[in-house]
Amino acid sequence: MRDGPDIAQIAALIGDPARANMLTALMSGKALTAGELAREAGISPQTASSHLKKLLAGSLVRVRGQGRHKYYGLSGEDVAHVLENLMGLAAGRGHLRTQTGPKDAELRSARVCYNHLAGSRGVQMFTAMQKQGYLETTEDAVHLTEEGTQFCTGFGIDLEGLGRSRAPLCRPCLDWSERETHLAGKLGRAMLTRMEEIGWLVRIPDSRIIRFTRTGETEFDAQFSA
Amino acid sequence: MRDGPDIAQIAALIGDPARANMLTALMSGKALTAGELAREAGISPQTASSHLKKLLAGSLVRVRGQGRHKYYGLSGEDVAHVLENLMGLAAGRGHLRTQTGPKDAELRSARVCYNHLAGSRGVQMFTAMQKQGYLETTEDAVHLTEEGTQFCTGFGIDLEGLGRSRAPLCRPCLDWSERETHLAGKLGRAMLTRMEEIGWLVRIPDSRIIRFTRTGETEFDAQFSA
DNA sequence: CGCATGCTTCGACCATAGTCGAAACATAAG
DNA sequence: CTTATGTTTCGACTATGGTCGAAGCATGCG
Repeated sequence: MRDGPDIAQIAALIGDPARANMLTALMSGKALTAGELAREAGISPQTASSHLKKLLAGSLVRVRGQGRHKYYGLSGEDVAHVLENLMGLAAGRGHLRTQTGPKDAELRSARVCYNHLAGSRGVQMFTAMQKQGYLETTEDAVHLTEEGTQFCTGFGIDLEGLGRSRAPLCRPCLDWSERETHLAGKLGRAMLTRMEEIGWLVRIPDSRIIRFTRTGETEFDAQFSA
Repeated sequence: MRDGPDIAQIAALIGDPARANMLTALMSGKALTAGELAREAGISPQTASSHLKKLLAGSLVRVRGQGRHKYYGLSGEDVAHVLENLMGLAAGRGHLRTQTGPKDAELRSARVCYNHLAGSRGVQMFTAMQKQGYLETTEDAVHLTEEGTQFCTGFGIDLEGLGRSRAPLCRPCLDWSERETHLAGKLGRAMLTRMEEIGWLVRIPDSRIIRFTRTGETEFDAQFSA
């Protein structure tokens, strides 16, 4: 057959445990240095270097040198999207639930997915914004309505500034734990950043977990009631 | 970190060239025997057997014994979805376009994606059905409208019979060549089957290519004009 | 019942690639 | 310049796993 593009190459790239751990770590959206990634994956810096070289060659990550550090990040949202999908598959098929610790529950509630809000909180926000007429979904694209624009501006988001780059403003992203859609794209990132700014939530270091503050939780629920 | 489900296991499963070829072959939606899959992948039956065992263990495929044959198929639409996504990534990042032969052009025009219509033709149908008010898209789900129900019935599709199983009637599927949505789900499959029945198109054996007939092309364009 | 066909198991072979120690290179700081 | 830190290259080791030949089951056919 030999049809279509070469799936195996990319899948094999993701298929190594060390590399998978690195990519998962990068799902937070934060760029990490080679050394940090090595620690994340539990391997020596030399080995990490070799893995990162391969990920670069496969265009799954992108790198920016800064001083004597090298900051690695996912090369695009499409990569994050595929990773999230793979997690969904793995969650469904993984016969052996490794461990359903407290960390797991927190992850399912609210976590970072390539710099935007995911988990049940993320889905809650998306459906609420849709119900309130802020978002309009057509085919697989999502658009911000007029009311939505006003809302975001009132929420403290500089839509003008976001409009510059040609990356999509809104993008749907399938949540692996909820199996529903949450908001990705530039707006998704901006919303998370803003909510962090105004003290609704904090990111737990060295993990993808997001923890809402007391007031943040009530205000979030008030704003995005289901 | 050790966050979330084990991506690496599943990705590694897809990451072997032989297995990737098998899975790609199964994307046609037709169940294939172990021997056919071995030939698809260009390996011996023994090797294929070992691979299929692993794919089964990972719940990526499902099997049904029939006489001395064993028919293998993808275990679900979610698997097909991930594979299609991976193809999208590979197509975008694959620096070396293996060969852009005539087969490639036909694949991009119309092909089978887990038993439904994909490629530019598939996208054409989806957008047309949407524009005509047959389909309504909300978040990441797709619903058939009242008009759509009438249309499908008139087209010769037994919606009653489809309604039985609990699999979703309509599902959006991101096309790797067009990077737009086309129609998957039970209705997607029924539409393709119906179009084959009434002679609009034929499937090219041993490939995912779909070829429209003379009349099929004109009638399809008339029905689903962009 | 024998024979053919399709699939699987076992065993052995081999290549690929992940791993780290040692050392080189690059950048920053003192 | 010297020293320290972060990253990469090189080389060698090792293990995992893909591969097939030979043999063993299972099913269908004459």
